[in-house]
Amino acid sequence: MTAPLHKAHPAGPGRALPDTQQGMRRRNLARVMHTVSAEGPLSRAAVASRIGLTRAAVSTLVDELIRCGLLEELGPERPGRVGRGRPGSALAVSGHGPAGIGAEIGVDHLAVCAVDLRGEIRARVVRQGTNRDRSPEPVIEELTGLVRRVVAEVAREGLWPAGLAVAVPGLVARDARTVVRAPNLGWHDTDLGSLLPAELPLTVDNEANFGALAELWLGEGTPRDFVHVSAEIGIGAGVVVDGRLLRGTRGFAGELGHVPVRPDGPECACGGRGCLEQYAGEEAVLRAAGLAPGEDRVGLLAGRATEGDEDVRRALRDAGEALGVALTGAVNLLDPESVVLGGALAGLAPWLLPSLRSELARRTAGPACPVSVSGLGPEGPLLGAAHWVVRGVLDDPAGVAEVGVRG
Amino acid sequence: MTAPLHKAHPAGPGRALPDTQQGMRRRNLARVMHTVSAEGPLSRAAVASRIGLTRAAVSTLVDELIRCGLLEELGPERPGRVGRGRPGSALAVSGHGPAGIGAEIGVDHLAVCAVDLRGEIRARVVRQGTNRDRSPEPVIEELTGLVRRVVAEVAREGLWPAGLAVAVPGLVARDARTVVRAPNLGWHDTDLGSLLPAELPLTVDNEANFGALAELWLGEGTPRDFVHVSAEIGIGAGVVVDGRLLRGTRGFAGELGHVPVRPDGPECACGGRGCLEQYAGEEAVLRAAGLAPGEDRVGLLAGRATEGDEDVRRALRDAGEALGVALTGAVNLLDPESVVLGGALAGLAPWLLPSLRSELARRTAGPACPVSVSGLGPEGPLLGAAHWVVRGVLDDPAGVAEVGVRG
DNA sequence: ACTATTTCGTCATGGCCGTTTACAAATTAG
DNA sequence: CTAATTTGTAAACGGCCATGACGAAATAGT
Repeated sequence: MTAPLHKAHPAGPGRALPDTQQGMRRRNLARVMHTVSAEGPLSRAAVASRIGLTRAAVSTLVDELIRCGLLEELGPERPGRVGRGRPGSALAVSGHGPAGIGAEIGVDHLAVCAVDLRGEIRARVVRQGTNRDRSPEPVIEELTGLVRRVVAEVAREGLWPAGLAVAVPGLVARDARTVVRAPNLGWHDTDLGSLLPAELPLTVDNEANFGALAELWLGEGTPRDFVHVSAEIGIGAGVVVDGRLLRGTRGFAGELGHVPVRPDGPECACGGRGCLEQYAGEEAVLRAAGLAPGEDRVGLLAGRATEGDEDVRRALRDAGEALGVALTGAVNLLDPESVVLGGALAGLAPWLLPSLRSELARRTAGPACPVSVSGLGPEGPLLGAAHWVVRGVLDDPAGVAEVGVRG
Repeated sequence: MTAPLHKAHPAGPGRALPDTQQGMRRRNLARVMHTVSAEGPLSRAAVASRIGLTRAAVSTLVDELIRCGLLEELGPERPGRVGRGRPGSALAVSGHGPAGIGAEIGVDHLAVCAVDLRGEIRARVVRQGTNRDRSPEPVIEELTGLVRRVVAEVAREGLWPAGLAVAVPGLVARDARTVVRAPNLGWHDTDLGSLLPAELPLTVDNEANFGALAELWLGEGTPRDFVHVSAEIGIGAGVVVDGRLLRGTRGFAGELGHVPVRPDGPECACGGRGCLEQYAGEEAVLRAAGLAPGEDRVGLLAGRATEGDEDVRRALRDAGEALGVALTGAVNLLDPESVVLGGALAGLAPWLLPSLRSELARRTAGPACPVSVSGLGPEGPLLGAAHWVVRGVLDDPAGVAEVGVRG
């Protein structure tokens, strides 16, 4: 009798961890870090009023964070003090503590960078050259070399790596280690965790996802609910809901490229017909524009379009229209605050946007969802990866401090 | 210098509330309630081991919950004790404390029910009769009468109402009070909060959303990531991500009915062309089947299909195909663990499913997303609404106890 | 039947953590 | 130069969970 009528729901209220006093302290440490990180140099009193704790409590939290090297005292707060009382002592996130290492495996390049807690890029290495159809081992080996170089470089400035995040052009399993399918690299079911050095906590994710996160964290005026569309070769989207990335059960969410645009359209490699990629994918656009694939395909398209090449412009207009149809579906389903075009699409936006926007507006009752262009350029995914690690530190300073005190 | 390089993110780590000891206590009270609710009668020791606190701590939490009338002691735990030691005292959620009042404004009926913390339906009233194009005031007045009757009925059993949740067939703003657009009722921008009695905390939401929540909370084997598709007159979907309902910026998420299926298809009231509703909406299906709209349209379709009416079967097959196309888009975007057909679609599933499934499978690389049929019947949204209130109590027992001690 | 063992619920104690209260230090307004 | 204001810290306080011990209630083994 009185059998379980409500099903268990693991998420429950708050987190699944026992809500003990230590957990409380950890969360408050995180709140201090986030506040200082987000709102620049701040006095203890300012932090206290922002997070709703007392000055006394914040004092002890700050002391602990300073001892761990995550926060720094800049000295008496000079700038813009208007009030009358004693000036506070400015606190800032440390520029000599942990660093996030971001890496990107592109079809045509490898890149690694290091970002400190302040969000500053402290080192960056890029190696040009195609990785198409190279087997994973040599690529990862090369990447490992670049990572070591970057780590060594920032170590000279007193930074130590808190983790490594790798952006790949393909689907990544929810374990955040295994590349399930990366068509343009020719990789499938590859466990990068076993190939990369185990010293650093590793996160692997789709480049579209990291691009979306970069937009969320670094974009100007980006809301907490948006769809970030990017294209390298395929078309991927990062869906951000309430400030959190939507991953899906298997980690495959955001596959905008295979949303059906015309159910009876041309066949697609995915098995479907008339997928968005058949209209707005790089290959399809090049073909429609009468161009051959080669190096710097996006630059080529942009160049020709600027020169006034009608074939290219028409191809891009049609691609924008197809994007508009697919995004209408996405907008109806998700009701985001905006759609952001990033990656290669950002560079082609001038020719894509008009048809995309009009298609979206035409199909929407009421005000259409605004479409904007990312200002982050092609480095979005790389920055997103590095910042992923940084966010991890901000989200649980106590966790890394354990490891990092003697880093 | 050192300007805010990271943007503020209000969600931050955990909630925005200050993480004080009182908050910790409140969350632990909630954890106890959830655990007992989800896993039936449990001893204090069993609860303690499940939520990771000590027996002593749980004892005090339980005492407090019993004093508030939210938990009941059933006496020595008899059933299935296998171990050797002293038997525990079984705890169960109270059947005499707060109750959730759920209401549904359908096109053809009004319904109100009361559900206790155990999930048991303790009272229910239904009034048949169309509400199409009736103005809001008399409808809400009638609904208020039904609510009062239900509240009075359960009050005789010692239950007091903890809140009221109303399911409506239309779009609801994020304030959870205002019906922005309900085409089948002819309502727009109607603030139900000002029409309903203010005594009870009110939540208004789309019936598709409440249907999805009912599926999440009550469905057998329903995962934490799924898309729940339902149709009354329009086609709506409730998207559940990680056990949480996706609402969208304006609260309009899940508008599956206006996902484009054929970009050049027939015009739709939304301004678009070839929306799903033009192929799988009730009106469209009836027309395709050569039937006139009237009472119990779903029953009519199901009856004719069972009898073997080829026109009706074809119409449903085509509708299933269109649903398959639209859902392919949704599945690619969201990567849910499953798709669940509810509401009117559940009754028509035998004829919709084959074409829907094959379309979805054909367009998917790898294993297709499984499609199942809800077992909740047409009462899903009503139950979801009532349980919404119940969940609110479980999520913050301290909050309602303040109000309810002398309820 | 009796004892040893196991498990449950509770109580007293202790430690952790944010709050409250008080105060010295540092700056501005007049 | 004084009054007012604000900051940061220290001491006392109170709430909350952990720890450890204990009596109670059942079972297993002899």
